[in-house]
Amino acid sequence: MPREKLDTAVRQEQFAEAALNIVGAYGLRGLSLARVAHRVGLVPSAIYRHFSSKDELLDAVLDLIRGRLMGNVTEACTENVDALECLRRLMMRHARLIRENEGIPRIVFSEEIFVAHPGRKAAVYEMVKGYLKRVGEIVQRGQGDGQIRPELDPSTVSLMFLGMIQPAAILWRLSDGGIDITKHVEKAWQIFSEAIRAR
Amino acid sequence: MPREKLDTAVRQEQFAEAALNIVGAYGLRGLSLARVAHRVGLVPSAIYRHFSSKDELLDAVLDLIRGRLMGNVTEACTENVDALECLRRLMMRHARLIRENEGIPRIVFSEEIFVAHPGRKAAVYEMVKGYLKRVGEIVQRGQGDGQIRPELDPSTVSLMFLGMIQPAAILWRLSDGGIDITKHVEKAWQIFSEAIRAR
DNA sequence: TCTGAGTGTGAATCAATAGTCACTATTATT
DNA sequence: AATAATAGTGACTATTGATTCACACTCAGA
Repeated sequence: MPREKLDTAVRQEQFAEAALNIVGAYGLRGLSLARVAHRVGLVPSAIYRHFSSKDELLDAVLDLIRGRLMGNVTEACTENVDALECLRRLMMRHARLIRENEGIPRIVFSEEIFVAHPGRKAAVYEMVKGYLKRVGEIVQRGQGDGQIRPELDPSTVSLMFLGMIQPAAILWRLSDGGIDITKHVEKAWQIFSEAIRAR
Repeated sequence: MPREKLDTAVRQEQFAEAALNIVGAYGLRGLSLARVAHRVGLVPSAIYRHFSSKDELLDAVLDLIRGRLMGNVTEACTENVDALECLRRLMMRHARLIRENEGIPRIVFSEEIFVAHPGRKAAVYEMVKGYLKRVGEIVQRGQGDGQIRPELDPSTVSLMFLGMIQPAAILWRLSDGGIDITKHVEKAWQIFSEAIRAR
């Protein structure tokens, strides 16, 4: 028989994962501890054995998101490929990540979770800045290689990089999967990569 | 002395406007009828004289948003300017609109309001599609004039147009106004307009 | 096998909030 | 001024959801 009592570390991850999925399915409004607990197969009060409050659970969800975002950057850039190819891979990974975890953009963009929580707002800001910084570094590498136009501001380019994916993701969710996010992103990549490629 | 009792039409607009501002300040989570009523200077139950439910109030907020988005397109394209200039103006107006109404992106993106509300989700989808369609028409006009590269898909271009503004707006809100959204948008415009301009 | 720390439960509490209703106040019309 | 229609009020209800707590169970180590 499977263990019925699990370690705090395991439970914390289960709860955080469940919470992220619930936000994806029902929005932050629908994120009740009862639902989270139920999805894990436990009772609401059990959550308090592993988190001291709902806020702490939310912090764990943010950690989960941060890990996945940053993991994507690392994975996209292995197998020493050139900077543009690296950006293209990251774009595809990013699109897939938010396709499979609708909760991520909802949490990062909705801001519900930081009103009256300046610390957490700063944490999310740092997370996004950190991601953009990594993208900017790839751009700089491309500029050093002479592959990307050197006169472009890396931070502008990295924000535009996100802009290639984000509106498509929103439209995709609004349309209940009716539009093809991958197709859009590939077409946008044509225009974007041509715009930043050194000539 | 000012009138103390106002017509339903006036109150409906006041409540919708108040709701939009509250969402901007406190998020959808913080949108309680008590707060809305208080901001208008009335008592919560007074809202039910003008709306039959909170849902109906939300619909009014969506109408407000739709009107402002579409109004921007119209205003940006008066004084018969060429297509690219028209897009640039719209971009600046759009950036200003969401700078001054943080509630707009929060409502359109958060999706809290449509879970279990397929009708409203469809309405928001139509609204966004309608906006993108207008942008796409400007692009087509530019292609007809030979000002914009004819081989580009207008719908891809219009989504990328939104992508120029949206991530910047998010970062701006996350940073509490710490980054200069106008400056970013202008730099992005350099790259974007050059990428779509016919050569 | 015994035991204690850690994990899960269910009932109860407390606060926030949407919505109802009977009543009051204001305004437009006559 | 009288009246009817409409707008506003305050007390109340019902629900939902976070959090607490006393109790019960499980498992690893002695």
